[in-house]
Amino acid sequence: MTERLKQNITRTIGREPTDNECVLLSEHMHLRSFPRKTLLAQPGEHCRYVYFLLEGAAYSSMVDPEGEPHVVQFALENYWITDHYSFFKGAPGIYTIETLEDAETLVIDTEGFDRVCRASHLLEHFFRVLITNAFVALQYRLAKTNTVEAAERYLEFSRLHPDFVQRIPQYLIASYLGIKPQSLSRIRRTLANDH
Amino acid sequence: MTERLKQNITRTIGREPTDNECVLLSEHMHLRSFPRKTLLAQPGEHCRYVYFLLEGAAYSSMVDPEGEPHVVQFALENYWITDHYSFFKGAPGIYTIETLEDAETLVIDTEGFDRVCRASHLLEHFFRVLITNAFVALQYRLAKTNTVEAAERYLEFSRLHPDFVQRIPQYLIASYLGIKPQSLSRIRRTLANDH
DNA sequence: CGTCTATTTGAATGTACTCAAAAGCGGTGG
DNA sequence: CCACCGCTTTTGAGTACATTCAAATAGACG
Repeated sequence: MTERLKQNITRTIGREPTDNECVLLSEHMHLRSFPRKTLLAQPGEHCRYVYFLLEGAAYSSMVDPEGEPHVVQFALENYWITDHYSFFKGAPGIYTIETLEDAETLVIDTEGFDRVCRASHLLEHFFRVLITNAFVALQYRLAKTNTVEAAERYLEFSRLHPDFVQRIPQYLIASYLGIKPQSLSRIRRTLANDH
Repeated sequence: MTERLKQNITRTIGREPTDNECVLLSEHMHLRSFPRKTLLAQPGEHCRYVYFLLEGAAYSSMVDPEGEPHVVQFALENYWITDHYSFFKGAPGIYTIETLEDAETLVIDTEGFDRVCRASHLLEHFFRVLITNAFVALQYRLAKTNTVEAAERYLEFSRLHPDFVQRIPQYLIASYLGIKPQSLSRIRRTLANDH
């Protein structure tokens, strides 16, 4: 198993996986590389995979009735990404996932995921903590969306995720923040003017 | 253990807990009743409990810098509610949780929760699925917040949660939808006029 | 170097907000 | 049983932030 993944587990649950668990995971996770701009999931299609990013960048988005995409999540190295709705409900996908850079990933499919969780209490625990952390962060993000203005949301975002700001195009960050690229451009201008 | 909770588990993971697991849970969950308008959690105070509602209603909210509360979650019968941030990170709370009606709950504290999860793989699985479902729903809600207008969000909300509309005051529903009570009132008026 | 995409800028518009106040509703006590 | 009080909902008028539409500029890629 890749060192990156092992570290991800250790950091998340504060405990190292045993050799047995590492073997179990490696048996169900497969190394896959994708070039830039590859679609990893599409609305309407059942998303059978969860991706762990070893290298590169990707994002998931939802397309609104007017055809406008809205960013749900960004993923860089050490991030997990999937269409959670489709993957966990077994329903047709509702999100698009696309690589932003050439990406190297570890992939696990539904069956593998279920088997791993059933076979290892520790790994099920890991995934519980992982999704709990994601839930907490998402709840916070939603609260902020409703509470503070776009300018402040952008400031907090760039404080929290300077790496995202470096590597992700502005119009996707705007979408993530729930505003239009024009608005983000204006916000950045006024922020720059005020130093 | 209460039948309600057992059913909640069975429905969530599609499998009945064994008698052992029921005993384990009952040993760590305690029946507690609260009158209407009781605070179950407060910002700044470590939230040590997760509440499972047997009867009654409650909601969690975040207070913004201007002192305005913003609803994070509603809970009726069979719902779980806590300050996830405080409970899982062990940090001071960021949300307020308040009962809206006299409530009967099953309560579990951090230590109990950790013990139950460590002792029973099935129950850890249950809580993983539970939080995963919550995550999926929250992601969907956030996507909608950024995609569709308030009127449509309200329509979808009342379609999805007619029971909420019945039992929860309008100004809290407005807050949940990310708008002001005045705005929701106007939205309802125009919706009523257009039948 | 040319094309395609992303970002910036301007002007007009709209959705939801603020401020303000009236009306409605529910509970309590005289 | 009614009057009063507090809280919720409704309504009105003016405002603000972000949007839309439109176009120019800048940047990236082949």
